[in-house]
Parts: sequence; structure tokens; C-alpha cells
Amino acid sequence: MEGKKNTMLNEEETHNYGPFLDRTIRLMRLAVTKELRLAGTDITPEQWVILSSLYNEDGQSQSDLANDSFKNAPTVSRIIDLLCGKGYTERVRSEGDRRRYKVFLTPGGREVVEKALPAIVKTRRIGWQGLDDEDYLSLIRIINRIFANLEDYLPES
Amino acid sequence: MEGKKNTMLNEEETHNYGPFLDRTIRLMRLAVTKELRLAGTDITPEQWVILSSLYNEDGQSQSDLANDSFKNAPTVSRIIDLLCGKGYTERVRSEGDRRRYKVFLTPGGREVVEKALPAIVKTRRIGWQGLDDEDYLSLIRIINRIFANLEDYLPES
DNA sequence: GTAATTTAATTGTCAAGGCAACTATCTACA
DNA sequence: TGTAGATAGTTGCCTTGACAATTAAATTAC
Repeated sequence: MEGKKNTMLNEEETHNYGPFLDRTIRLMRLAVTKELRLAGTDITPEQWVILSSLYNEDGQSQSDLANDSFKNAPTVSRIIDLLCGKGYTERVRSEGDRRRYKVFLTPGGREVVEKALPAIVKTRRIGWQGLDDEDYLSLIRIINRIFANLEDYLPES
Repeated sequence: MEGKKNTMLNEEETHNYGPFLDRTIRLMRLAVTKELRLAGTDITPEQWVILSSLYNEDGQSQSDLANDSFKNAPTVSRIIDLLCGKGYTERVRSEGDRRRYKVFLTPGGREVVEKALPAIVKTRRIGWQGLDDEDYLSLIRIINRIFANLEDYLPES
């Protein structure tokens, strides 16, 4: 029994890209985390995503941020909690719609984005070594196709 | 101030594949989660990874499983905890090396793998619609290149 | 043969994300 | 007007994963 191999899964196997995508995304997150720390910032990759979105357009609501970053509402809510705790963002109730917050970068938040950006760009470049623009188009096309396929399928399950 | 746009990040932007990879992997995980539930199983995608590895080779140690699944030791330890709790696996101390466990599938674990497999295959096929073998080779080549680039780089940071 | 190092696994802490339940506010419409 | 339904956000619970520290067993070095 022990050490016995069973080949059923291999025979049935289709394109098993999941684990490769998974480990790559995890290593990317890890690399970005370390570079952000090396750059002297105290933010995580996910916090970076939110901060940079605000840097590009300040005063977005949390649901705007959620759409923009492909995150869900509770996750954004908690990331904003952490960012406000660090003094990088502020919540201001929206005048027109009092359910909404507008989220603003503080001067400190703006600083940390500018400090973090080179680390982000550096990590992207390192990850992309040996790959070209055609690869980029292929990668984006394929993963967005997978995304679209699953998105179209999911609602009716 | 409010709603102001800042273009610095766009100008500096390199290939920003991270968020696209990220949202795709999250949707894949979600789709698999739902299919596994629909198939009448009570396992998660990560638990599936461990169970299917054991199905292919029973009696692996936790560090074997960690290598195989690209997970780290604490994560595997906790997943095995959950799987043992559900009665799908059992830990047996290794005779030769008493630090190690050998992890075995129970009959129930074997059943749940066989029940889950069609759901996994189905989800892979749905995600892969409209893509071909050449795309598969491109995807694997590109993401493994990114992985290798970052892995080579990381140690010296 | 004992000491120092390495390895396997566990535990605690934290961040992130998914789900469900909840509050508060806004919109539709009858 | 008032009530039903939709929307914005929060909170609790759970799983995964990263990191650091710890225990116990094995290996290496002296």
C-alpha cells in the first residue's frame, strides 16, 4: 500500500495550469513584499494596489476601489482600516450619498506611494526578464480569456 | 483636490500583469470551490491539491507534500489537520525517521477524490475554452519564466 | 561519543479573501 | 407618503499563506 502510485489522475489530466499560476502569483507577492520593505515602506502588495489607485484618482469610494482592484467589499474595507491606522488614508463621508465614503490619501500616503513605486517597477522588470511584448500580449490574452470563461460560466451554478 | 487624476504611475508603468494574474487565480479558485460543493464534496481547492497528490502517491511525508504542491510547511500541516478532522487522511509516524509522518488517504479520502475529480476536470475545461495547446505552452513558459526570474533574484535581497 | 547543526513538524501572529448577516441610506413605485 | 428593494459599508467566521519561534529527532563534526 505504502508508496503505491495511482495513475488515474494523470490519465484524466487536462491542462493543469492552476498550480503553476498559483505558485507564480505567490512568489510575485513575496518579491514585492520584500522590495517594499527594502525600500523602507511598511505596506503590503495589496495595500499598494489600493494606495496607487488612490494616487491615480483620489477620493474614490470603497466600492470604486473594489471594482478597480478586483477585490471584494470586506477586503477593501479592512485594507482601508489598516491604511487609515497607518495614517496613509482618510475616510470622508460623501455629501451626496451618505452611505458612501470618499477615501483620500494623506500627504504621508502620497509620500509612501512615491517611495514604493521604484520597488514595484523594479520587481516587475526582474520578473519580466527574458520576456517581450509579444509574450505580454499572449499572457494577458490567455489569462483574461480564462477569466472571462469562468465569469460567464459562474452565475448559473 | 477631489477626483484629481495623477498620471505619474501610468507614465512609469511597465508590464503590469500582477492584478490580471491575481484576479484570474482568485476566480479559478472560486469556480473550483463551487464545483466541488456542487459535486457534493466538502473540500476546498487547496485540500484537493493535497488529496490528489496523496491519491497519486500515498504515504508521502508532509514535506514531500509541501514540495509537490508548492506550499510551505505550516500550511500543509494545517491542511492535513483539517483533512484528518474530516476523516480523509491519517498521520502515521515514519519508522525510519521518527520526525516524519507518512500521510495516508483513508477509504473516505479516496472516495472524495474520485467524487471531486470530474468537478476539477470540468472547471479546467470551462476555463480553457477557446484556448489551444500552443496557448498552454505559452502560458506555462511565461509564468514559469517569471517564477524562475524571481526565484533566482530573491535569495540575495 | 558528545556537541553543533540540520531537518520535520507544530504553533502563534498577522494579512488577505470568501461568505453570510447586519446596519444605514437611498431609490422606486404604488 | 410609505413601503419594498437595492446599494455601501462593516463585522464575524473560516481557510490559506507568510514569518518567526519552538520541539524533537536525525546527521555531521570534532
